[in-house]
Amino acid sequence: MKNSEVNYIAKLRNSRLRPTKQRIKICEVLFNREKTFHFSISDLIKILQDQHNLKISLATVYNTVHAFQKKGYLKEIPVKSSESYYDTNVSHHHHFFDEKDGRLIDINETDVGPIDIQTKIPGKKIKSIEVFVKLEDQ
Amino acid sequence: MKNSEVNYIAKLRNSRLRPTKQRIKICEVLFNREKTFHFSISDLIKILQDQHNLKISLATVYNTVHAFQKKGYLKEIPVKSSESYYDTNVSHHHHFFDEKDGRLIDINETDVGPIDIQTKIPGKKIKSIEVFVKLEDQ
DNA sequence: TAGTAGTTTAGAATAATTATAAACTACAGG
DNA sequence: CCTGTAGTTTATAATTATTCTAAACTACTA
Repeated sequence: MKNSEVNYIAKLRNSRLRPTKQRIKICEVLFNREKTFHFSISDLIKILQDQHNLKISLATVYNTVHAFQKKGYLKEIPVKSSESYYDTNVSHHHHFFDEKDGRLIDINETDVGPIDIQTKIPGKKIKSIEVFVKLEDQ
Repeated sequence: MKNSEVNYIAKLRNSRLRPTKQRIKICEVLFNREKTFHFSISDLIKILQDQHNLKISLATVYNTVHAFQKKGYLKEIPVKSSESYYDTNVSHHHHFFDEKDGRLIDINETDVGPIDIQTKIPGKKIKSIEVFVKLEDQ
């Protein structure tokens, strides 16, 4: 068993999912990467089917991605598009969004200065701050 | 003709829409307010039907809202929910999002300090920066 | 190794949004 | 003020993302 596979099984177990063939393949596609990966469910299914020759059902992919999201192994990105986008980079970070071609680019948290919010909402505190930067051609 | 109606007709004309009965009603619901208004298409249709006794089709509401959005009289908010949310406050501003009850609250631009983004993308410049602040109970 | 609890699957159900085409209407030009 | 036409409304169908379902299958505990 490859080292990476042990890691995938750990991720699955932590997410309360049994390591099945389909789920391990999903992990390979998502987590066996140098760079972070932005994807929609349909992107993921296409890769699984075309590049990995895996016959997999919609429900399996949705269930697995949602379990990873709940556990924090994937992050949902609030872009307004017809479908949801997810990011394998779950560190606290921000996004560029190039509206022209719908491309998403991560911005490291360290590349964004401190953000000062002066408005206060009674009984509530800030859980997280996300910056969403829209780009246009120079 | 009321003063406000003249204003609505101007908005409609600017959006390349003819001022029809249905569209003027939509304007009344959206723009005759003291405070800004966050809504989904289904919120809007419900108000038109229940509070204004207007029989109106889905397509008309979608078309009109999208034309206003394109022209900048409405702003789409990138929250991840099953449906799109729009804001009648089109000034550059930010949002609190209370995940517990799905409530959106505007943050004035003046209540957010300057934001420093150090990452550069070749050939692109920043079009806008939106800050999205998630809230939790204190 | 067998039982069971969790999983996969195809397909159906749901829900938001977009497309369609026929009936209707605002309005420019006479 | 008419009238023709280009734009609009409408009900309905189509599309698309997502969730649900229930039967067949499988990982894993004991």
